[in-house]
Amino acid sequence: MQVKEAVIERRSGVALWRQIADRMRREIGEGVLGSDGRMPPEMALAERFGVNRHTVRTAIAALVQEGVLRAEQGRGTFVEGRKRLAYPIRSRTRFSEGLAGQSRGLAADLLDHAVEAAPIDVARALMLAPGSPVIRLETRSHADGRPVSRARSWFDAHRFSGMAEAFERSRSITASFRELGLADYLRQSTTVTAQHADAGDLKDLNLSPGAIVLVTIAINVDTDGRPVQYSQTRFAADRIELHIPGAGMETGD
Amino acid sequence: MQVKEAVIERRSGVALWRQIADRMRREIGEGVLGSDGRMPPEMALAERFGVNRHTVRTAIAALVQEGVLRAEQGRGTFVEGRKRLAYPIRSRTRFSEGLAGQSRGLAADLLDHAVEAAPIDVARALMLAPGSPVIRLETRSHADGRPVSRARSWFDAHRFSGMAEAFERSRSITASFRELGLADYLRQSTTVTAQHADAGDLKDLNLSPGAIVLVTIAINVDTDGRPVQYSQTRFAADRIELHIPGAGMETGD
DNA sequence: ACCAATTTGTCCGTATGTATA
DNA sequence: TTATACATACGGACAAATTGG
Repeated sequence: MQVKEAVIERRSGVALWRQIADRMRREIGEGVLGSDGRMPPEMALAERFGVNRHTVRTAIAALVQEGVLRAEQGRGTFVEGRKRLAYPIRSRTRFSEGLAGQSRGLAADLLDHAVEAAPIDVARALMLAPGSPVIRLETRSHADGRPVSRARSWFDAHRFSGMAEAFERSRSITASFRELGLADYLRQSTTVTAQHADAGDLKDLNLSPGAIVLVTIAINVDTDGRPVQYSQTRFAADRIELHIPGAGMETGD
Repeated sequence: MQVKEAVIERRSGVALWRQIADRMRREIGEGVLGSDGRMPPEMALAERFGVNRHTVRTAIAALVQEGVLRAEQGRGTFVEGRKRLAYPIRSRTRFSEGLAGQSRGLAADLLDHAVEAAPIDVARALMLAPGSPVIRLETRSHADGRPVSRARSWFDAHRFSGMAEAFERSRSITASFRELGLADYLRQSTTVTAQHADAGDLKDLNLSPGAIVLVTIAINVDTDGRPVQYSQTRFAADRIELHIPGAGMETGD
């Protein structure tokens, strides 16, 4: 293993400037590059990656566009990005509680909502008959003024009618559940995958092409174990990391 | 939200054929494309993605090279890949147990090992003084004959001397721990992030440039709560999904 | 105020790769 | 296969801004 140096591949179908941008973004995240907040000069980077200075400049321009870097004529290029927020996945997973203390300006907004017939995966997760009416909520969450995730959630339309209106008021799933008579709920299962950002991610999460999203598929249940929410959440992978506290310290298994 | 159709972006720094290949690979994994084992004709794909047939052919050729597709002249293009394996993360997380039943031919091999001075993050995780001697193990795991993950693990060199040799014999962390006198251990914490595959991933996991890896950073502890293993594991995101069983059903929190 | 060194910003021209028709 | 258009990558030159003597 032990990779010594950058490997930038030509005619791989990925432009050099994008490979370099991706690599710099990662190394910045790891603290390998710009740990003092300052990037090496363009010429040094060009030499290191074995490319022309212009190619490095294209990569830097992309990262400036993303908000990762900031370039100042005559001074240098500096790291703008902050460190990743830790999103805890636990028995009582609550969005705002999880990120509280790590960031200011937590906010959520409702992008879209509708009542529809439950698709097969939604019906199975919520233990409803396929085609039963369900409420679909499309929400987006911000931290520090930047979008961090977008979620698509489904609820039994009979049990939780008024969910969309409640969310619009409270901007919180937990508060909406409480308003509709559900005081507590638990995370039953979470599945994590990773994908390239799709067109919706680019738009709603303000990502650049080639960015990565962490996708969680979760089922929440009430205290009787009945499913109350099925959701697919897409996190910007460069702004969020998922943290799973060890069950080992909580339970004897 | 509700993204209707594939959006292939021009001048994004990623060649169209690669965007199409990445998208087809993902949709095949999701069952959206080729769920019956058969791909639509090239002309249909070209129309769907809004590109020339030649561009689709370049994408298909790349996936054939990867082993995802198989093209037969005059008959069509067929899916070779299989569906994503679920890797459970729980109190007693064990690699081979977790994937048992989902795949045949589970195997692990030792890529490299060394005794070194503990870097700061390793020392903190293992609760050792920085610079203390630790054993570093670089391992790789296969399922169904394909590599699915590579891991870099550290162990206290004093407590677990002989770890590398034990692993080389047993090809199992659990068995090696047992051999060295540790009968049981628990997962204390797991952090999940996602990144683009680096040069080592491309080589060891046989990925193509632009592919995504799920990265887990985990700490295992013995039954007294003392850290015994710190590891960074990189999973091929198109072959593995992480599954977190709900603590909600196991504990009252 | 001036100068030299450093670093980013902009412009030119040219060659190659990618995608279409 | 051929032709065309555009994106990508390179090399060089010089301007503009900043820093420190």
